[in-house]
Amino acid sequence: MNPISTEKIVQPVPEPTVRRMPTYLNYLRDLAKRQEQFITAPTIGRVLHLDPTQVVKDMAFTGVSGRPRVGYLVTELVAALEDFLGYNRTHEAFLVGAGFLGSALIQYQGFRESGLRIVAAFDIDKKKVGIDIAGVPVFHFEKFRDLANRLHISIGIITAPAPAAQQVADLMVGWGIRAIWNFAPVPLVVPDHIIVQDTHIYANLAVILNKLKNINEI
Amino acid sequence: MNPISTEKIVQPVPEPTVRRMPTYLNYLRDLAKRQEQFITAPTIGRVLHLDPTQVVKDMAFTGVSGRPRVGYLVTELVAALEDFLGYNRTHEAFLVGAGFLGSALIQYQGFRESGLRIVAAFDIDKKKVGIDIAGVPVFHFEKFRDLANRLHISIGIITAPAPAAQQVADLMVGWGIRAIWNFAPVPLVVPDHIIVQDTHIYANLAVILNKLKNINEI
DNA sequence: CAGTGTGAAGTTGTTCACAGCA
DNA sequence: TGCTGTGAACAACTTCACACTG
Repeated sequence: MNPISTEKIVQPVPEPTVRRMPTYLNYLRDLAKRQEQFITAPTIGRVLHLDPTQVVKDMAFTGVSGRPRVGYLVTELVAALEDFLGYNRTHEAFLVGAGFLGSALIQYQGFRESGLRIVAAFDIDKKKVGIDIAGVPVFHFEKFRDLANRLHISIGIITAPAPAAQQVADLMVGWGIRAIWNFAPVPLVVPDHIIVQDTHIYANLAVILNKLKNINEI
Repeated sequence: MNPISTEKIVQPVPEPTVRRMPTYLNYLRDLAKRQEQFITAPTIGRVLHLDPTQVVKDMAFTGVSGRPRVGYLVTELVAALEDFLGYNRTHEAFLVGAGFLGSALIQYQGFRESGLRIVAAFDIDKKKVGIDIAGVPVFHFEKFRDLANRLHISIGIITAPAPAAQQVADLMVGWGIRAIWNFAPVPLVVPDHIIVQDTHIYANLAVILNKLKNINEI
């Protein structure tokens, strides 16, 4: 290793760790609200059903270190997690497909406190165009070009029907979006540098039904 | 191993495999609609961005076997996957919390073709009680006891706000529900025999924001 | 040969074991 | 003693290598 380099080696954070971070933050904010000063990894583990060592290792990624016998300072962890998750920056997003799921996402309170701001929604359905959903304007899909061009949006959310999803993704890529949050149940083909996060509600349902079946068979 | 036993040894299907199953089914139904007869694992892999061996191993869990050089029979795979996922049986569910997310889930077309039937919704908000969402009646939460008692529902969906989630879960457990699909961002405490599937929208957002951050830092 | 099927190797994430500390 | 922190053992899943088949 180069001893002259002062760069901190940022080894990638394991994805499961990243996925647990919001849960930690949620719980820790609760503790902060209740004026708790310190929290230990075993306690977090008990509440969130996680192995204590897991919690310790996850916390290490935030850069916060704890005190033996005492635990971690709650406020310090909250701040570190908010920074880690980017909740103190604002991430602007466009949403395409203002159907039930799209509307639900727009109206979802929680996003506001997590730094995600849905700036505008788009749809091809003329009935939806022109209305506001929780203060977010719905434009006709054709406007997407103009607006995406002018504003500099980094996240595109696809809640359009499956057959339209690829087309929407192409447009998003063309207009400089850097990450796509895809709720349509189809795999998207995009250039390598585009981040795609698929969120398939079906996958979770499948897990439930499968477990139910297994229990019935025993 | 006991040679007298005729029971088939059902080794548990890895969860990642279960999660991929709906995606396979989706794609295969598409092929069936387009009258395709055969499909090979490498092709599936190319379309769904999966390793061909992965696909082969996943398909093995459905019980279907393919022909070398030819692939799998599409209709056979579709049927096997529908059976595997329990899409041909009907699973009835109660949903508690008829807010934006709850309404979106109720109105989500896709569930109907996946064997999930949301039979009734419950809310404490008097404004929501009495209305129908896509044909699903919304009752006051107090009715939950009566109805859950009479009908024999196996799945409970929690789309209630976080502070109410545990209380809702307790009620569901008390009235004999066997699996809980939890959308509230809190860990539920339930007896061991209850299946809990947490679906935290935040986790997916966290992954996106984290990847965006990493790219910015490079 | 281009596919299926499967045991072995590799990789990633989790759990264990224990040193260090107050 | 009960915590943090970390290297080692373990488990789960994925990818590789290759025998087998029409």
